[in-house]
Amino acid sequence: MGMETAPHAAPLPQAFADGVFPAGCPSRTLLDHITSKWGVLILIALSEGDQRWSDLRRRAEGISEKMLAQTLKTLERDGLVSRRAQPVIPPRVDYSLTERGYELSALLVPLVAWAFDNAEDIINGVSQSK
Amino acid sequence: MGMETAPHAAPLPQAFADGVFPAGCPSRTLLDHITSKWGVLILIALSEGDQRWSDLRRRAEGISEKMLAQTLKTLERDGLVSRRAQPVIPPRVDYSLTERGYELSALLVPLVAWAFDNAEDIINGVSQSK
DNA sequence: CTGTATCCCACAAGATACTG
DNA sequence: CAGTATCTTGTGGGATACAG
Repeated sequence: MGMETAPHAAPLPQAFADGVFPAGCPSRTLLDHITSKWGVLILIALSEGDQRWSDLRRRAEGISEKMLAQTLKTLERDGLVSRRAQPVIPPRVDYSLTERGYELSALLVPLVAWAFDNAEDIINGVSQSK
Repeated sequence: MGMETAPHAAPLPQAFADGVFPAGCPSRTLLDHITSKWGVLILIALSEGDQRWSDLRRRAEGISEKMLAQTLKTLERDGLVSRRAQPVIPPRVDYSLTERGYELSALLVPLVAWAFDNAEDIINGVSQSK
């Protein structure tokens, strides 16, 4: 009684049982970091293996140095990305996913793949399926 | 030879084979819509079944009317959400996911669940695993 | 109840220059 | 190569008022 739930898959945490996503919930913050303009792209890029700063710059086409630095720092603080600097000249810094970051990327990759598969169709309006 | 790939799962579309995410790629736009501040929350809320405007307002705690309208319109234009207005007074409007939107939500739900499970730990810094 | 229409602004994001 | 430091700007997003 009460809510009739759709015949749907995918269980959400019990915390959302009432269907409300609380404003102050920490997951909002984390989600915002991940889904920031460049967050997803960086995480996905790193899911293919360690990358240097310049690699990431090239792969996330259009990102500015400032945003790359900022995004990496946020993801590092969140324990999703780890940074390994080698004290050589010229400097060499490698970024990689942490355990947690890798776990996350496994969820992100299908999403990006789906977006890619559907994007042209949707954005360029080939055939809006109902 | 060339790239050594990590022993990782998750295949990305061949279009990304060179590892570059092109600036003008339509998937960027779609991804931006989905991962907009309120996009994910609305899609997730709708994954549990049809919702009225006022339901969505309540569930996505903190959303303004402007942003609710804007988010819904974008998602509708992208063919992810459909709107059904009943010509009664007072007005009654139900929103639901399209096929495509439901497909997407199936990928989003695990992500949000993961974020919820890890958020407190990460954001409130209980134990940053390396 | 379900929205529009305005006004406003903080802040995400870009551009450019510079450094160890 | 791998970043910082500044300055600037566009726009995502909020508040409020009003309308069908």
